[in-house]
Amino acid sequence: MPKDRSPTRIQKRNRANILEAALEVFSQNGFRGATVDQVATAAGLSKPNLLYYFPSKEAIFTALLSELLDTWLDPLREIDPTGDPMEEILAYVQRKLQMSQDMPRESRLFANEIVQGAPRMIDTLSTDLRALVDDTETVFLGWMDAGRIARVHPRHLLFSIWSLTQHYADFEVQVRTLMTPEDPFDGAAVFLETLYRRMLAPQS
Amino acid sequence: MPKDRSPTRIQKRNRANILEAALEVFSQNGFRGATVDQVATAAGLSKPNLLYYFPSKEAIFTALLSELLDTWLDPLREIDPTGDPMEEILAYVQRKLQMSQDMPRESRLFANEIVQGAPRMIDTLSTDLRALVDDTETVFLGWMDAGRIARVHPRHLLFSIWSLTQHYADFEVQVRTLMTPEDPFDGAAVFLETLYRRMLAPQS
DNA sequence: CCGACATTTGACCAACTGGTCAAACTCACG
DNA sequence: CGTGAGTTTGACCAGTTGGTCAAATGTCGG
Repeated sequence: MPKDRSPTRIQKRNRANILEAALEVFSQNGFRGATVDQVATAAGLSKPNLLYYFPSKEAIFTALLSELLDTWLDPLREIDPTGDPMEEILAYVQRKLQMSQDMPRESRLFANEIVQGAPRMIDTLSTDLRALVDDTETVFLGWMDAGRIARVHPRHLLFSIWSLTQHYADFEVQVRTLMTPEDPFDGAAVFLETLYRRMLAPQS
Repeated sequence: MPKDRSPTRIQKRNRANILEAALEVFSQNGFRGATVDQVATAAGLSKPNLLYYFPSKEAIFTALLSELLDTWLDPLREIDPTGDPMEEILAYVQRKLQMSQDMPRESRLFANEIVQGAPRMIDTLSTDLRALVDDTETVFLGWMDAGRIARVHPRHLLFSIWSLTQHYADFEVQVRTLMTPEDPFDGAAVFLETLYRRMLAPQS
């Protein structure tokens, strides 16, 4: 394992290559389904060489998870409590959908982990994510109290956005199989905008 | 492997035990994450004994998948094209939600498989499921043409139902972590009814 | 209670996998 | 250049895993 001085040129390059390779391999096969050798090969390294940079398979995986989680939650943090409620939510939906399209591997990595009980994420979920969700709930409730969007259960609203947008990445094989030759993402953008406009339109 | 005469009492019992055990184990750990020994133990058998009933791990898994797929798609087949459109769709949503609550292992089994590219289901998806989805699309389009529900993309409508309902099973850990002490399924039933009522209400 | 067939098991194997280690090699820098 | 730290590798190991097999045991109709 490299000393923890300032990383050399080679260290930076290899660490980046490894994490990119790990994303590719882990998102396709899950943690147990992937082998260290696969990651090493995908990163252009030998197995012992890979293990010179990370002490274990587990370490690669957790490093990957924690590096990606921030990026993954960015769209949520971008919601502006002072903006127009409907437009803020619609914009959030589109950002999430765009992420599913551009970063399907990241989406599947998390999906894989959570479906299997999120053994390595449960702590983060119940602290950091929980706090972020609490904040968002407050914002949503404020908007509903002001009558600017319809009153629905704020957490289920948030879950519905995650569910609907990530579905197009996580279940891409199924979606594509059942939609060919049409492109799923084009229709999804329109569909989701309609859905949330109608559900959240202030009730007269 | 037992001869393919009519199965004996013991064969029936053991096959059933094995498939139940396989559902438990595979849905928790995925195909590669599960071991034959785990399945055998969960079924109350020794490993060689298990392999007397199924020729391989792969065979157990595919047997399980094909046995469950029918059950899994039953709620879709129950949609009555001659019924009231809004009520039919709402009832379908509630059936699917109920299945997520009662059969989360089945949901996760499929989720696991599809997230990883559905290598063992792609054929079924592109033939049987495709046909069923085509039929459903026709029914939805008929209802929309008659002006009885709002016009939206019928396939995305179907995907949205799958996505929203199965989310509560597949991502249960996350949902529960972020909702405790509230029970997710109670709120979900209300939320989803509201959502689809508003989205599908005929536009004046 | 016998014989044939069904079921179960312990011992075993080969392939795979995560990880180690000492030796070899490469690179930056004086 | 040369030297010491950083990097890479081949050989190796122990544990796990899917699967086999012959022998032992159980079951059931006659």
